[in-house]
Amino acid sequence: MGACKEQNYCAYQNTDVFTDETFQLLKDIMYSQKIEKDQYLFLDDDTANKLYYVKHGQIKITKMNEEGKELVLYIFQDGDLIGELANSGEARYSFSAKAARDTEVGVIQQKDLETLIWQHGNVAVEFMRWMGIMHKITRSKFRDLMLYGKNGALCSTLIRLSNSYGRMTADGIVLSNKFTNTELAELVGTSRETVNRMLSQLKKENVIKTNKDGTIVIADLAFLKEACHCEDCPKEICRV
Amino acid sequence: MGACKEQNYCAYQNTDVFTDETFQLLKDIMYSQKIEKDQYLFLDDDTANKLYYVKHGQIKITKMNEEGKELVLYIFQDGDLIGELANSGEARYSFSAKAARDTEVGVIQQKDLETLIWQHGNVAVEFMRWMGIMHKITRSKFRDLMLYGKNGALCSTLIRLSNSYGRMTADGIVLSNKFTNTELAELVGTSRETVNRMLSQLKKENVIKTNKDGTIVIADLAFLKEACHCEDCPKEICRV
DNA sequence: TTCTTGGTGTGATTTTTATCACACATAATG
DNA sequence: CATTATGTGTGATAAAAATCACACCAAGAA
Repeated sequence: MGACKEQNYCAYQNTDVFTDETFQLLKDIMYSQKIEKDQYLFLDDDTANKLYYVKHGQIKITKMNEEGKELVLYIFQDGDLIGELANSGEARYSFSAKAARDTEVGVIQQKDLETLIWQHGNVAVEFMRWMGIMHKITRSKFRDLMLYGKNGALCSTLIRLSNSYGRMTADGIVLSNKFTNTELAELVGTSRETVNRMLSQLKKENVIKTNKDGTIVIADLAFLKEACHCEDCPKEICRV
Repeated sequence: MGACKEQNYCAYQNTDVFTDETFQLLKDIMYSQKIEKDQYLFLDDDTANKLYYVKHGQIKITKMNEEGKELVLYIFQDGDLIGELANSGEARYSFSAKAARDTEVGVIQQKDLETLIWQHGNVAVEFMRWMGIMHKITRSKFRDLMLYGKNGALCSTLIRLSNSYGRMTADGIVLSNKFTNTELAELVGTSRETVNRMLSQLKKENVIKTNKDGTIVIADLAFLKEACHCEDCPKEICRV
């Protein structure tokens, strides 16, 4: 796993923790499922007895509040594994998973995985690593979104996006994916207008710019890091 | 483990996921360490190669921001296990752990635990359960602190405190522990004054009251649940 | 082409939250 | 006892963020 570990700005897959052997075992027990853009892979409160491996596409893990606002907790993409090792037979998802574009996933039954874990000690250990990383991602976002206001939250989100979608160019780091202000707002936990105003300000200060096609270019990463008091977490943690 | 699972308002210990056999194995590899109130068990950025079992006392996991404000992520107490299964040899803590009162912990060396995990398949599985629960706690707090403003954040924190410290009485749920407004503010991610004003309001609406000794009594749990759109998570998750 | 849709950019206003300032408790200490 | 701490309660004000309103733009559909 991990074809491009040495390269700058190459998105980490959270399955990079698995050895090729383990990953092959996982592949053997997964079956394929296609899911169209804007469809839900699972819903908040559904029975949680599967894990999903994203073959290609994009899945957003979201929490809807009562007023209809969405908070996007993670964006998973090619090579990522989604789900939890449920603590008992009757676990439920506490979030929803929505395809942000046409996606193909490999479905892994909880039970099949459990068998694998019992049979292969190293699979268990690798899964513990994976779980540890996923938890670190959550905690680091928690910190970023709570500690330095909405501006710090936006700046940290831009840094995370640069790790997940960035490509180094002469201009700076180009985010290969387009994000609307609304989408950014859902990642940051703020309103569309606030994101727009903060982005305008960042443009004015030459921290970022936008290409004609609407993609964002980060010209001054250091400024963003300063704004959220970045702790330079490894890229497997600092992601959306 | 889990002497009082059926009882109302009896704090869950996060080690309740372990079987007695596993727990005995853990006890066999831990050694004791005493730590005085206000001392740190570990600091942000220290090498993370140990886990800690709280024998008795109280440990707060905190994140300090640059302006000196503290965010309290968890409060661990008797029977709780603290730490992470590090993903490699060179992990570091991303938070600090401070004794909120005189505390005795059992120290578990990462390496000893790893040996245990390799030798006993069920230890691995139980640790995965434990990790899963810890992650769920983090995610549910994330939701609570982000989604319904500072008032929702305070109300959810009061509910969590009721699960961790509550005792049922005729008056309502008494929190057996005293918390200053500042301590609550650190749990909620707001200022001392804002907590004070929100608590005053809740008192006026007869949702809570305070005893002479300063402890809080929750008279109207339903009101608090409404304020944060509580999803009635199990008590092992809904804790501070 | 025109119309619709989804997105951007920005003023004006309101609401929420933080900050400052200080009076007043109460407990701990010499 | 007086004297420090530490904590509470609240007004006044400032700052941050959300909300409302609307002009404008670009892409795609009719």
